[in-house]
Amino acid sequence: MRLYEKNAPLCECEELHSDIIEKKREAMPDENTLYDLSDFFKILGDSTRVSILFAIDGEPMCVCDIANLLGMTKSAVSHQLKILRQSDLVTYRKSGKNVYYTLADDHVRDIIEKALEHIKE
Amino acid sequence: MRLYEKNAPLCECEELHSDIIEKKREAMPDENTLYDLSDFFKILGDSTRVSILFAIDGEPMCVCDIANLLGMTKSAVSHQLKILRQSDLVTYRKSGKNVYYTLADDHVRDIIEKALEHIKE
DNA sequence: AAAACGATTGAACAACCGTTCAACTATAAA
DNA sequence: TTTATAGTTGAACGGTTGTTCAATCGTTTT
Repeated sequence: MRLYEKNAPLCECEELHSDIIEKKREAMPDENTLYDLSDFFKILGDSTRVSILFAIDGEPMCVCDIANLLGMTKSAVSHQLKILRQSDLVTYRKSGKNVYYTLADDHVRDIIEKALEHIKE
Repeated sequence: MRLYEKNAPLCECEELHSDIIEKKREAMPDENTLYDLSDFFKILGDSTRVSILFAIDGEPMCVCDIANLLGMTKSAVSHQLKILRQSDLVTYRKSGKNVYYTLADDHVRDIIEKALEHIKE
């Protein structure tokens, strides 16, 4: 998808506010930034993944325990953990046959906290 | 989907850490909260919608100008604006044939700002 | 070495979602 | 009132995505 390009095909409107559009265009973030941003939110836009993040906050949990806590199969949980791993939102530590996951850093917790405040209004 | 229910079907694992699971279960947020939270992030999990939010930040913009700025059709923009309206993330004001949209409040801006910090690492 | 178990993976299927297209509404101009 | 323009809407299409299922990997235990 092309985002706010200067030579993008114009819509058929006639009364355009070109000055405003130009001002806005300069204020817009880099195109890749917008993709990174929405990709990040996309990760959090799934109740299973958000649940996992809450579950492994603080004390680490192994895949099996997460699956039990959430009432899901290990496979489904593992698939989501892979996505969270690839986004660097979680870290893991192997211990025998188990793999223990926990939050990668506090940034995510902060963002979720802010979003929770927004929701409760 | 059933989320972390007490009598949810267990996975086939044998060595369960029941005490940890119970402790975690009590710390988990309400099930509806998790859905609201992921639904909120789902809204932000689309580059078009995030772009629109950046565009209408500060000075309001009409649908046609947004469409031109983003290089999209009015229809596509309007569809996304409807979703943003339904989520109370934007407000609008009619003026003649135009409809001017802007951010509903500063909460969203804060959350996006925090997410931007997280990404730039 | 073989069996058992926790975890991962890939394919497949269904459900979801964003854009397009065409039709429609509403406001303004002629 | 007729015409033009900004915006909205519903259906449809194609792409994406989450779960299931079966197979596999890695570690531990016997």
